[in-house]
Amino acid sequence: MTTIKDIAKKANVSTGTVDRVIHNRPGVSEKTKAHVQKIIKEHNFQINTIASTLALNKSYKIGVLIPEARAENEFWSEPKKGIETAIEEIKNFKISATFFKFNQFDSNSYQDAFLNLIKGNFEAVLIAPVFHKETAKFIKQLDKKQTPYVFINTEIKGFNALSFIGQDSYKSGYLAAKLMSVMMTDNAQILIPVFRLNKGNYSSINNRITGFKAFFKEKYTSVKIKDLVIPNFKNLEVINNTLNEALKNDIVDGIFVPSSSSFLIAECLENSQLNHIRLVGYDTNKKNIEFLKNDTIDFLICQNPYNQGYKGIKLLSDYLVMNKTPKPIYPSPMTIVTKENVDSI
Amino acid sequence: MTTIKDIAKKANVSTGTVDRVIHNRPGVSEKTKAHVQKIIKEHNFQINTIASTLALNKSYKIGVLIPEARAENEFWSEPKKGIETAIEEIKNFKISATFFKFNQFDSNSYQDAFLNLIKGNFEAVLIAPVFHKETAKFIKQLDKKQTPYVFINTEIKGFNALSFIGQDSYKSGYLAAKLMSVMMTDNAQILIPVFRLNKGNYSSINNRITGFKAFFKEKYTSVKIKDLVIPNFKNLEVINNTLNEALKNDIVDGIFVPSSSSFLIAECLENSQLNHIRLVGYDTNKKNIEFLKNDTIDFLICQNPYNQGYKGIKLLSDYLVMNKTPKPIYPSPMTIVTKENVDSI
DNA sequence: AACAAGTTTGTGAGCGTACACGCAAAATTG
DNA sequence: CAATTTTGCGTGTACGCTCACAAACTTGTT
Repeated sequence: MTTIKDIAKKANVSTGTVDRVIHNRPGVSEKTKAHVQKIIKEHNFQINTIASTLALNKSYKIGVLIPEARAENEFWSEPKKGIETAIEEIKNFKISATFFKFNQFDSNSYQDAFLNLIKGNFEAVLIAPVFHKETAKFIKQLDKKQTPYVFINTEIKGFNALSFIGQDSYKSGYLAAKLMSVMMTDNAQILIPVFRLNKGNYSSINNRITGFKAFFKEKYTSVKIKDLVIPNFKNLEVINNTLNEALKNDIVDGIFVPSSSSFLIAECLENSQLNHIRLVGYDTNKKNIEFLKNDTIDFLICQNPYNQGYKGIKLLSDYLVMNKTPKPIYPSPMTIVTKENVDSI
Repeated sequence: MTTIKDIAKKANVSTGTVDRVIHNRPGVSEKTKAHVQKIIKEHNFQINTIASTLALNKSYKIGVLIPEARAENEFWSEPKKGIETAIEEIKNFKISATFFKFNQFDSNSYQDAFLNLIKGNFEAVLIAPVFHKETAKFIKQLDKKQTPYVFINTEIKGFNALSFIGQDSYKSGYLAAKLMSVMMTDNAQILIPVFRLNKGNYSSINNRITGFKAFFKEKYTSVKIKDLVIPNFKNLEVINNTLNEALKNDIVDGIFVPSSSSFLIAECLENSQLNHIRLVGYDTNKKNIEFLKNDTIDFLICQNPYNQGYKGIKLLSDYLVMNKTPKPIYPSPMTIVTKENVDSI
């Protein structure tokens, strides 16, 4: 292995000078700089990150702003696990993470958490920007401090994020439609129940619906798709009544749930013994998997949330430690989950 | 951060003694050993891998035995890429890989490559044990040398492999059947063409078929499944004729190709304008993707070969550098691939 | 020519760990 | 009880890189 010492000897300079050249530090004449650079190239020298981190003796603190995982929706426990695994892997580089949690249905708690995050003065930041407007409001302060930030899960545009890691919601809706289509026959009827969620999630759920409808408009015009607004998603009875009312009027062959709450619909279908209705939804939370396994849900599309967290941290660590600039977008795979492969995902 | 020095001070011993205790080296009295261990635990001290690797100044050579990627079947280029990425990530730990390639249809080339691998005297080895018998013949020499080895892709049992990384072929066949089933109606006819491959691959292909048939036997007994042996898979005309002959006699609704060569069948279907026949196959090679995108192939099951290579190397590096013993099995996800999600996989 | 000021280059300690070496104290031997 | 061996432990250097500081060399000015 070529070391700085070797390069110094070949170039007839000291290791200090080589170090200055490598890191583009001032105080080197153009002449020797060029000379050293030439020799570095000739020997294909690359710095030993191990020795470098040891010598630097620096520590990096990463701030993480993601929703808290709730009992009824464990989605956000997955990114958290991914983040923790990544941190565990790189803790030798003196990288640590501090979590700032918020309620994903309450924009105020998002703002509070964001402010605390900013106060923390982190070297880098990982954000699930669930709320668009509120993000716009505070993100400037990170820009000002030149703090690099990465977005996961929710894609919002027009910011200086280092990277976005997540799915294209439109495409994932389109995929959901494909899966639904293989189970449908001509003139089938499909229902899309939408819970009244807050605006934050609205955009990606909307995109999924748009993608879903686009597929059928392109390929199977005989299939009819109806929307169904469910006023309250906390109360199973309300869901049950609203759904049954809708199912009374029409013969429904398939239901597409554009959120991670398909288990709520599944439960209603089971109660009304309507399990023959095909069900496609999102995310592999515990309850969804339960209904997937007993054949009430047919397909789930998984966003690989664990990996979003893991990758986000790895990306930032590479950026901080190795100075590697990441790609602007890392699309999360749209993983199709069925009863038969759920255990291997 | 707690360092060896800190521990030494707290324990009133020298860093050398702490080092001896940490690594279980001899020359420490039971009394001081216990004392130091207690303090290590109290402070939750963990060794700094960065500093350790630097001080050790050791280099590790990993031997890799995988099939060469051919133009008509790029499957094995994926694990190779994964391996190369992993090596790139950990090269600072002075870990390097040497490839030994063989023709996956020629057991002699496997044996030659294996012998060269053994000669290489590697610190660890990654193997795609395509040929069972031949593996049994040579693996003992690795056992004798205490060289740790990891298997990827092909699961063969009864060896001392550190880990296996790959799919459960039976389950993946079962999954394929599920996907086929959603596209079938009662009394459908399904064909399973089998190319005359060498014995090495035979076992996993066989398991896929068994899994496939098991699903229908359990769930849809009205569906008929027929096998079709195709004598030569190098000659498209032979395939065409054999297939057309079979399709003449029966009305076939679906074809399950239990190997990565579904593109061959797809091409025949296209030529005979039989694209309405549903097609489920394996692996996302270039040609398969082509036919997936033009709707001739409906579903592919992907083994995530890239990840198998990547994970295999990471595992061995963790084992060598950090002394972490991996799990015996890492099941590769059975990824369902359609036209709509292939670009995000 | 002498000196100040600025520019360029070299030196050496330190990051945390590994391990060879050496020395003292304890244990064994005759 | 002295001579010898064994055991237990401390010291110092090395790994490759960073950075503060010191040293050497330029340049410009009087």
